[in-house]
Amino acid sequence: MPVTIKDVAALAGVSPSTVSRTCKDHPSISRQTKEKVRRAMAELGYEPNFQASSLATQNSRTIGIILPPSQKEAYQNSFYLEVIRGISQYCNQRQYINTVITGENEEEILQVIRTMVKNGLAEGFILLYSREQDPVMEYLYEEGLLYVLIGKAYRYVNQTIYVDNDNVLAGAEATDYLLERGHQRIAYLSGDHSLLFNYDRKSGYMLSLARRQIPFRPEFCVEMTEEPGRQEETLRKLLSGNDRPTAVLVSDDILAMMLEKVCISLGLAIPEDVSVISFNNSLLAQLTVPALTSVDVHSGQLGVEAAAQMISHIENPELMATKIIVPHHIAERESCAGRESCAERNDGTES
Amino acid sequence: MPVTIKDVAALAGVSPSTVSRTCKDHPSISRQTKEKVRRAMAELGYEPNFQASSLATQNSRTIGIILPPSQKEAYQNSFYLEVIRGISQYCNQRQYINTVITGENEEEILQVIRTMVKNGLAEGFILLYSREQDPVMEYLYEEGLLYVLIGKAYRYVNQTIYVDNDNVLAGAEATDYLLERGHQRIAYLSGDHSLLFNYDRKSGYMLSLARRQIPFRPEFCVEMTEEPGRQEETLRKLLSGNDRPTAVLVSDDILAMMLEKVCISLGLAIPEDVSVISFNNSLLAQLTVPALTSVDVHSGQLGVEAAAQMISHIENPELMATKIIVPHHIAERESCAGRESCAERNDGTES
DNA sequence: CTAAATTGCGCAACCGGTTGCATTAAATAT
DNA sequence: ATATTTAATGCAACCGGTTGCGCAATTTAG
Repeated sequence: MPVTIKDVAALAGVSPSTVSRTCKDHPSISRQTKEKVRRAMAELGYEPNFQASSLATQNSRTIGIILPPSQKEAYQNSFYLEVIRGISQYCNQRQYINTVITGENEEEILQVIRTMVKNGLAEGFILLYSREQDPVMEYLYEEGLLYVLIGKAYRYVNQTIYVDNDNVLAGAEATDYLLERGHQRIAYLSGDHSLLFNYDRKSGYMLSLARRQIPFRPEFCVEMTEEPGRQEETLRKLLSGNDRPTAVLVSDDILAMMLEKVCISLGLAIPEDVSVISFNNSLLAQLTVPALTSVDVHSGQLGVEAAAQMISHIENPELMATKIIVPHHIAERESCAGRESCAERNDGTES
Repeated sequence: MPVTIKDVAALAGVSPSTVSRTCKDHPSISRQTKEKVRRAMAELGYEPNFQASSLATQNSRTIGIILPPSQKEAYQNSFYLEVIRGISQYCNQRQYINTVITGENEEEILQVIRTMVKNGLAEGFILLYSREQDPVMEYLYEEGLLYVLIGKAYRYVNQTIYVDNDNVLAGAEATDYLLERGHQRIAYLSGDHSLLFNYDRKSGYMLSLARRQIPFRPEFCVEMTEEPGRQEETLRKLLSGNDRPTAVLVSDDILAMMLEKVCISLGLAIPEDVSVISFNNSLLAQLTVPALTSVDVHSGQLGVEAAAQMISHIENPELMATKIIVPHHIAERESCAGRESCAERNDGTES
């Protein structure tokens, strides 16, 4: 039923190989013949069969998208959705297939990757996360497979293609933003530092403080690795005492919401008592009260660029491992205030 | 380099066809031969080549996942991520490929679908949304393509496979939940009714009211279709006046957050002045203050079931178009209160 | 005006499984 | 013991493109 290369060949009065070569604009076919063949293709509505060409050329035009391993309900973060949409959009245009890979742990993911590689399914993988000591990335590297990291490489930096924001810069700019508004006691709140963006944003934060010669206070730097139960306690501790931070840089909108929640329970107003700036500029940031000033990392663009890198490396294996930095910008909303109002309130409360 | 069926055949001392038949446990191969072949496969670590078998059998084991058409940043809803994870998980296990399809509008999506079908790429499609008059679904139906709807079918109900919650029941239960707590003036707030789950939840809401003989008040039923600017005004209007609702059933956590925001600006406390119950039980619901009572629709499960239906229909084309109903449950949190406290406050405020 | 170089296209093998049909050996019937 | 089933395996064509190599026709060189 579907129209094959032979049908086109017959109609154009040439051999199948000529049609095939015409498709790829092979130089050894004359202009006139190509025209003729193209007319035939158009007339029949010919589309090359994906499986057949995959088999013959030994490349599957398929990219695996690896989600972070997680239990049932974790990682309900629309960041990943945005990235997937970006990848998908780019792939759809170039006639590439993308397949999402998930698992509850690294072993499950590896299992899937291994069989995909063995039966010649995937040509490369996009890792949607980047963390220290990741067995998945380790495997991809060891096997010499093609992969693109979203986030920064930790090992094999020069042999790894990655797409990232300049999180150090973003962290520094966000901190500057708070400093410019007169804050001095600024805290940094993030998830697991083994996720490298958390670590980088912290570096930016420290850098910014150092530039203004503001001493770094370890107790102001909170890494939320605990089970959900203890998280609230940790935040409470951070925000208590006379000497508490007047502003917090938070590495994710979701965490910022948790922080807001604790602020409310402590009777601290945002931004009057505590200014908050966070990352990702998700829908969340717009919907909280007050709306969050948030660093937009352009997640969709991260996906697009990752897919672009992937495909260009598939098609040009000799290419060097490049690094792509996607810009960011601060979306200003109501969660940050100048230090004056803050000072007033503090004086009032503390005396 | 990779091990093929011929390598296995050679090692086992049989023909390639015997190996092929052994893989599918064909009855006409003797027990002993199968054993022998299986040993050889294990020894060599053989995995059948995906492309080759796709080509020979003319089925691609590939499923398209269609996201709702949307502009750049819309649909930042982790519901879709959850569903994709469910689909992906099931597909990964069965060695199926899933490919995400996105576009800014229906035409873009159709474009992708058309070429996927033409070059024999996708065997079926899972539509992650269901709305009236959807050209995408219309196309799939007209072309006789295999598709599974997440959500309820609007047309071709009996020829359509769909996976859904019982949204009418869920809407009714959620309304009952409010009624049981003494509320009488209950509003319903949702997105576009052309998305059928919004419509169904409304039906449940109306049903529940009717059962208790509470008159349905059209002004309490708000469909948010306006551009973002006017949305706040609409909500303000809903919540103003002596006769305002004391409880709101909201069809999505995101919308509920918008509602919360307006409540705050109007000086209305949740749950004291307004009780809120919403849908999806996303991370949002846990993070708002107060945390939202929300109907969990088990989005991951929706994905798993959709993939299961898809694959079983691919493998058994004669199957009837079944409907799968995934259960829901109400996750109780702090956003709903009994009517007593509500009455008190109202009396205080209104006099 | 013949020999060599070029250009343009087709032949046929190949990618790695799948499957209808023929073939051979063993089992059952006559 | 011979004819007829039945069971188990192999042969070879096929799925739909791809590509090295050869051949013919045309152009350029000698």
